[in-house]
Amino acid sequence: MNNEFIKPTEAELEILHILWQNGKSSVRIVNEKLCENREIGYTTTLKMMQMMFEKGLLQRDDTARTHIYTPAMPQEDTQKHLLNHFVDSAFKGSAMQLVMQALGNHDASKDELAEIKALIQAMEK
Amino acid sequence: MNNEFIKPTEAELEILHILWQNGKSSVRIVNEKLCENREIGYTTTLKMMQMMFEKGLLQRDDTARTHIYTPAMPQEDTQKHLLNHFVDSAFKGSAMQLVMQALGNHDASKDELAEIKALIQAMEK
DNA sequence: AAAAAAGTACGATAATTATCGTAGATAAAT
DNA sequence: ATTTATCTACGATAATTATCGTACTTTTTT
Repeated sequence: MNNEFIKPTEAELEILHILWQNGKSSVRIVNEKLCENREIGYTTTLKMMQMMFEKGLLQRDDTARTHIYTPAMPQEDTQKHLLNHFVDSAFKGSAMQLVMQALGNHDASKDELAEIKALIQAMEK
Repeated sequence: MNNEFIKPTEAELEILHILWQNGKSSVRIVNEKLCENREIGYTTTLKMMQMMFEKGLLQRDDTARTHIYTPAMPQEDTQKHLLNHFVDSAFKGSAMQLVMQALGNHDASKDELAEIKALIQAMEK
């Protein structure tokens, strides 16, 4: 089994977010989205995505000249792994402490609070 | 104002956790704690802590030959900053999505659930 | 058909991180 | 009083990351 989770860097995560949101894309498309936030050269994005492919973070279809990339893992799975890692390193494994910090420091809508309450109710059983 | 938050690396965070838990400590003490988990040379720890001092992550008392280090920032403040950063980079700013992932993937005790419920009730007003 | 644009591949570089060895000073042990 | 242990300071190195330029190949435009 090849079960190893490869932790994307922050720059890689930006690219993953773009791909999760936009679906399969070429380097050019990704680069354009990235450039909405900050200046970044085309070849920089190209190189990043090539490295991500080699690491196994992305898959690609290279039948056409313009290669088309997709995330190798669904967003939720990646976020789950990242979260586990973060809980361990920043909160020493105490997920509930993290939950409370997050609840305390960020605003939540009525709907969100309701959803969380429902989740807690389900957990209590 | 010098308000800039310096994000500790994972290795640095390990050292911070030791200092938060044990209070002011010398390099030797920290190194011994680190060695409980993995092998790490004394001078490695020394160098790390010196760099952390220069970055402003640690303060130190160097009046005696053996310098004594303390975290420059309380644990909660650091965790809060790290959490904000993490929410942005991994969850695109959606803290509530993170909360639900964390609730879903980690077990919670009755007490913890009660505490979270209380917090939510307070937020609803 | 020539020029311009779009694409990939392949280094090269600078910055950061984690790691440790050696040198030199001071304190402790014999 | 020597030897041994404990410290700090100071490079040095290898690995990783982010960034880009250049070269070379196809397509598209003109």
